[in-house]
Amino acid sequence: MAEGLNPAQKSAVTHQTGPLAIIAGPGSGKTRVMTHRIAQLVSSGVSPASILAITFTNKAADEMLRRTQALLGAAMSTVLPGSGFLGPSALDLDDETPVLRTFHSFCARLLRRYIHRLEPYTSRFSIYDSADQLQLIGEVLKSLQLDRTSFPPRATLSKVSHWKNQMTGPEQASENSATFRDRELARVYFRYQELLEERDAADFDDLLLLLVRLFREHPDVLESMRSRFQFVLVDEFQDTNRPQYLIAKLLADEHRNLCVTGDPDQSIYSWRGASADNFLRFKEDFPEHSIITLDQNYRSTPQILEVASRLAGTEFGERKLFTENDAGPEVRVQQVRDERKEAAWIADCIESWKADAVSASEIAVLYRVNALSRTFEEEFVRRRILYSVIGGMSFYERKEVKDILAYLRAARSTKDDVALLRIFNVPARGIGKVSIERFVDAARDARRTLGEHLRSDGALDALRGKARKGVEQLRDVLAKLTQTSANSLTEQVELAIQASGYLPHLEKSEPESWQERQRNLEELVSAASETEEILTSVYASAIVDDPDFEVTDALSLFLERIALITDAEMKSSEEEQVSLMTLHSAKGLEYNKVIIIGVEENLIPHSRHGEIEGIEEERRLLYVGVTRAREELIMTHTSWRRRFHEREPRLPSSFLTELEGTSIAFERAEGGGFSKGGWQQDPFSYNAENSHDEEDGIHPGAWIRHEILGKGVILSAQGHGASKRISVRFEQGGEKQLVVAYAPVTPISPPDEEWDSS
DNA sequence: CCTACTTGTTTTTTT
DNA sequence: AACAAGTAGG
Repeated sequence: MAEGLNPAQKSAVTHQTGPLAIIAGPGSGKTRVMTHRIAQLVSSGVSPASILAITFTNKAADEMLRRTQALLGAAMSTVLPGSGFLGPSALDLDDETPVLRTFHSFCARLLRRYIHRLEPYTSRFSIYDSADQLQLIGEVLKSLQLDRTSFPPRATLSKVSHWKNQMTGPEQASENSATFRDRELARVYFRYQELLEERDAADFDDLLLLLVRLFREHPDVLESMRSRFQFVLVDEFQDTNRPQYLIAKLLADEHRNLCVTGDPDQSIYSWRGASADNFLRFKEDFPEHSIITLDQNYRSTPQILEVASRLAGTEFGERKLFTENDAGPEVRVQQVRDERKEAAWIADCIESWKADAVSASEIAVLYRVNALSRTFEEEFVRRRILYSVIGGMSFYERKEVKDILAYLRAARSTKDDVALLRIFNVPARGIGKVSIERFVDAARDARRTLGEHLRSDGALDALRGKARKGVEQLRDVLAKLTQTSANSLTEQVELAIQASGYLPHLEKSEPESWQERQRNLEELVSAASETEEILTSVYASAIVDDPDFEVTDALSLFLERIALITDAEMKSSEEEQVSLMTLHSAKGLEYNKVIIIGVEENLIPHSRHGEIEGIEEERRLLYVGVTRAREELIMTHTSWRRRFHEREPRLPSSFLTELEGTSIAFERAEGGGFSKGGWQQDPFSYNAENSHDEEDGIHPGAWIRHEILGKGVILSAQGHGASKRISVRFEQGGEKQLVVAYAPVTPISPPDEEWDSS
């Protein structure tokens, strides 16, 4: 089981019992070690079912299961191949297979079974996704009469979520709040939580918190989990937050067989409450632990690692990556004019790679924000380059899909008011804002949820005319769906589409896109039938017979998967397509060719980076991106980028400046010189030759001409040489920060004409 | 009281 | 460009 492993890897694999931390740099064979370790445990006689491995994404869970199975061969039951939508991890609940899940899906499954022990939840509880959460926050803001501009729902939600991740309750949040604003936010938090409970709903954060509560308040449940899972492994440990750590600790407290794997240098989720400090906590709570460090990189070329080390070096210089891999092509940094040129240039690259027989599935385009994918999608469609966007707007976030799912949710639970409100007047049935408000008020007076009120006798009293008819209609549709809940899941989905009259509504309200949306609904139906197939397959007994993980019904399983799945695993990975994704979603993946686009100031590092970890987390994020590459790495940045409506001038990322002096090839878009080691020799950097002396005519009060922005006056200057920055007010209007060495600016004599007032 | 149109805001990252 | 909230007609 330990063949082909280096000594450090070998000792991690053969470590039998007791706490173990594996600090694994990028490309050091971490997944290999984890899978070998699981396989090793099994072959030494440990029952697979007593192994719990927690991964960061469903995709990683599936990958790990696949690889473990390859190692164990017949020792484990075979997994239905290509189970697509559900993924193998849905099937991991029999005796022969270790349990491989994300924290969230592990919690969701356990809660489905045990949540009735926690007041006031029931086993039919709903899982609220971020859209649902936002909706709920909106309701809270309204009921507390807080103005949406001073309390932006998104920011409010993230504050609430932050508190929850810190395991700070609403009361405590209020006590700890120093400012009026924070106290108001704590009130929002309080009400938000109250509403969730009223509606029998848990948001993503609650899944974790409720499981902690369950373990603490019901020792018998914890006890049964402890004896069931004798070995606990947690991957990407640097990105676990407090409740997640607690869950792992509670499970492993007694038998001490906790193995955590991660890399503090790749911690990129502090904004979600994650902290590499959990390594410290682990060391304290498990003082008898062993630590194994994996630092030989098997993935990347020395050139790529040079860039990675330089990026990491400024912060954690102590740990260097090394490799015995052969040299590869040089890392390139390409400047282009704007995002369209960027997309075209990269499409060229991809086409020439493909001509060299590079598989498209070995190419990834990474970016800081999802919005950047759009231009590339357009270009790739035009050039017929097959691609798949990972993350971003997922299938289940589409309006039409969410609408139909809302029908199912509202029919299933009389408490899921977010779902009910979503479809109250969709399709339009003459129930306007005022009528809805009346209905909501009446329900509140009757101390019922909207769903309960709708089904009660006096529901229609407050309404007349069209609105009354509409509500009646809605009630009948839902009643129809509820009555037939004995039907198969697929039939329920089909019925929801039918009974709601959704298709005609689509055709009318979406003249542009109704056909595509209709196809999406067809896909939803087939996803439902796929879920069902798996439930009725030979594996059903494995899922249903396991009392700890019993699935109450197909619809619950369906909704759970939909809420927790990322669309990554829906895509057939067999096809040859270029992958597009954010730097965050790229974590844990690797590709032969990696292109990181938009390596620009205010994008990476992002202008709104979190206050807690700040710019260093942005650096680690780029580090993660860079270390995804096996043989070739390209980074691009533009001079202009369109944002919302305007074109904005862009500067190269300050991280690129730090990379000067490495073997990177910096290249300019239009006929520019090709230079090694930096920007200085670039003929387009007008100030290149004299940017190191201060007599360059670039000082406050002086006038400059910018190639694109026109004339402007320098307001202030900071720094020297390559890092000299100026702030300029342009005649065309607007002030801009520029880095002298890179911006196309020339000193000019002050204009004698008057300023144009326009 | 409902619908269609106009106006303002929006994007950081994800389970 | 896409979506929610706000405003005027029916």
